[in-house]
Amino acid sequence: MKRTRIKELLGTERRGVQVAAGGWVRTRRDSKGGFSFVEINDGSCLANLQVIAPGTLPNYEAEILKLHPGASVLVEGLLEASEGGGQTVELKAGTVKVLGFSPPVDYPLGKQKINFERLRELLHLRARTNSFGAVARVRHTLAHEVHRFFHDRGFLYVHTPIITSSDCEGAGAMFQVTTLDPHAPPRCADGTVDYDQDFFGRRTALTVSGQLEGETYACAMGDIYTFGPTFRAENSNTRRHLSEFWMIEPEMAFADLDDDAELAEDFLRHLFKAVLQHCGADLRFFDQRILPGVLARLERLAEAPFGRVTYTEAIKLLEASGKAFEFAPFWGMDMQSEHERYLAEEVFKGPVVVTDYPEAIKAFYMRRNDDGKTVAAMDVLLPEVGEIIGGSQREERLDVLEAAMRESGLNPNDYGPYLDLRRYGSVPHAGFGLGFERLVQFCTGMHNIRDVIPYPRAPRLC
RNA sequence: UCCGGCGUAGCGCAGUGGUAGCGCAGUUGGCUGUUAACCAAUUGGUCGCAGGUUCGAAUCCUGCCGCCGGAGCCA
Repeated sequence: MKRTRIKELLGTERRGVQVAAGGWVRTRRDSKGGFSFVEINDGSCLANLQVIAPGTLPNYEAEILKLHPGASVLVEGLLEASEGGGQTVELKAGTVKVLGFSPPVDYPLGKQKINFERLRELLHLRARTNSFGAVARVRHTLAHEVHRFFHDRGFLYVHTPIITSSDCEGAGAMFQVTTLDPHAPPRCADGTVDYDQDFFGRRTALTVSGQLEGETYACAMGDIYTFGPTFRAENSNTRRHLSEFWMIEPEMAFADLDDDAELAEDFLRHLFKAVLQHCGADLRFFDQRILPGVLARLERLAEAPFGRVTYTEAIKLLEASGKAFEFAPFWGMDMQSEHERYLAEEVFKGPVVVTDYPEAIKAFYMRRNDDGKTVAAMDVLLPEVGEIIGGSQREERLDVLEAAMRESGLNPNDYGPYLDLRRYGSVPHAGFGLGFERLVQFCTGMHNIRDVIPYPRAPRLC
């Protein structure tokens, strides 16, 4: 008999039908009425299925009474209305096949409380907990909706390379990729490592951004996006950073900064609505057990129009606030998270897009504004989390871009393909980057980013 | 990388110079259409590692390792 997922069993109105379910035991409670309650979970939803295992089962004494959390079972029986109060349906077992026992002395995920720090040492088992099961389902839903959003708008999904030889203007320290022997690399005459003899014939590393490659496809296909792993070798140890994370980077040709901000706004609202629609039970769990208020926050932001303000106006608002910031705001500074949160939480009381930052604090490829001081950059700030998206209109004028590169200490000769886009049919274009894990963090209310990716990679953690 | 905190039983924690404790889990028994079940008994510890001070160190000092939080960088 083919098994039915617990999500479907709990959702159906049918009663008295023969079904099969498989899952891992969460708890067992014995009744001296001569039967046991066995709650099983199969990951398809947050809720468990209560199995009634009658004492008349041939393996009741020998096996059922030895079931502990973590054991795997395959149950066939009748789906019936529950006599108890905690659930509407339950499975009255005709057979319970024990696929694998779980010795209670060894199994770390018993019924006792366990914290997230401890679970990070149990990455292979933590998906069996309510919290990480719920995170996995929300993460999946968000990933799926990222693709749906862009596909429905005619954006092309572009797979940019993981291994690269281009250094994206120091978006972060890079992980080197090499097949050379680290103890005895081949040397040039001057003593430096001879990368001509490395696998790719040059020095290579894991990508820190797919943006440059994304731009090349936008300047041929119109509207594109990337969604893939990104690597930063920064020694940053915070609850918001990973060494390996997934980034979403749309890029639009024939688009300016306004188009970019509008896309970012529509994108975030779509994701908030979608996760509310598809992950209701999981979000209620996060609201009750992880971060009270996270559900209402999502509901609010799914409808809220985004505020819009220029950097220059934002600084004036901060200066006029009279608030005692740890760092006093002034024009030209890179805003601190305390400033970003103040703007989103107290001034706009919702998401806000800050545009037109001073060129000195932004990257070389961002388009110079006519005022000679600012660039067409934007950050999307959310209440309580701060920056979630960073983007810009790209500099499409060849001479301006080359000058900006030289000002940043970059050699234009190293960016031939990038400059070719400006030599041959250059077009205004814009895009942004969104860190996927921060999105999952925001939607779930999970405090530490290491708990929203299955296998987190961070300094000294792999 | 900087600042702060923490490291004691399988898990969560108390213990601040004098015989190592509590809760949960586990085990055994009892009870029950139960549901974070409940009641009773019970097993379990080189107090992160290495030095030092002291009659005596989980406790004080030094170093190291690991983890957490905040900051910076960013996404």
